[in-house]
Amino acid sequence: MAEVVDLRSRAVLPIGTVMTLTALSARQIRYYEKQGLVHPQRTAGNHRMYALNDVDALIDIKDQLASGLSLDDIKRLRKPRQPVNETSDAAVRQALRAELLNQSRMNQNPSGPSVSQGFGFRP
Amino acid sequence: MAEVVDLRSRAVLPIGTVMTLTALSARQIRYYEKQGLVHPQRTAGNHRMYALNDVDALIDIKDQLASGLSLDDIKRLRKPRQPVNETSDAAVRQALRAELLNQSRMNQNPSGPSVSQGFGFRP
DNA sequence: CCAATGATGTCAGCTTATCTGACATTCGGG
DNA sequence: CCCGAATGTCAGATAAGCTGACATCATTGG
Repeated sequence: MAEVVDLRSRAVLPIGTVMTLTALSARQIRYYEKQGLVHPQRTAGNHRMYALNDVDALIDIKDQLASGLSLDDIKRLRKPRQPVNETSDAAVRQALRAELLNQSRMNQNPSGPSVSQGFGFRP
Repeated sequence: MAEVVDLRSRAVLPIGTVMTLTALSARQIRYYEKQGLVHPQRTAGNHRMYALNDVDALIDIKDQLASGLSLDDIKRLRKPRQPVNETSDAAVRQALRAELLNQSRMNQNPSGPSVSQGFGFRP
């Protein structure tokens, strides 16, 4: 009984909800959008509306940022145009750097698992 | 990996979204709430926030209303305190009436299947 | 038949949520 | 030291939501 539209891809969440679900600020969410990392729909009144998939994507972005990657890095990882081209060495170094950083500074990262399976977390 | 809180029961949807998801008016949704049939949470700013479970409940209510039941009938069906007590005959007549009505006037009911399935897992 | 009731529409006045754009801040690396 | 990336914050404007009241329209019990 497949639904007409899968709920996971249906834009039903306002930015306020996404803020609490991702623990990101509205500023951050909008900024990531400007960087082309998420593409929320808009209501007739121009308000952003997100799907669960967007929430997952944002959580991934957050994790990747926390692991030391830059938004540009993440952008590239999202679009595997070609596996990696000329400037690969730079990218590799980036990744390595991220790896190292991730190891050494396992800082405060209360961001739970992806919302996908069961949405939230929170006692 | 059960989540602390299942997405299905997490209040993340504003009433506008619920309106489109259920094809009910805000007036109807709020009225059903006043009748004790749904219990949305509230934001700090007093805005209602619904969970997917609420959406399903509302769709059920809509179907039952369309089948001829009254909100009071639906209320009783929700709380099977005791199967049926003193005033059962009245309830029975209600049910019968609903049955008949349901048969005769299979009117317009474009409400798709429950939204339930399709939100919480990935294809 | 008629008044009472249930379900819904609609409007007004108000508060909250979100939007955009601009300026400020912080921090790491060349 | 300066620059750019990422984020905070504030102001002014619009959309979205809230409550309460009055209107409408069937149904139904008397």
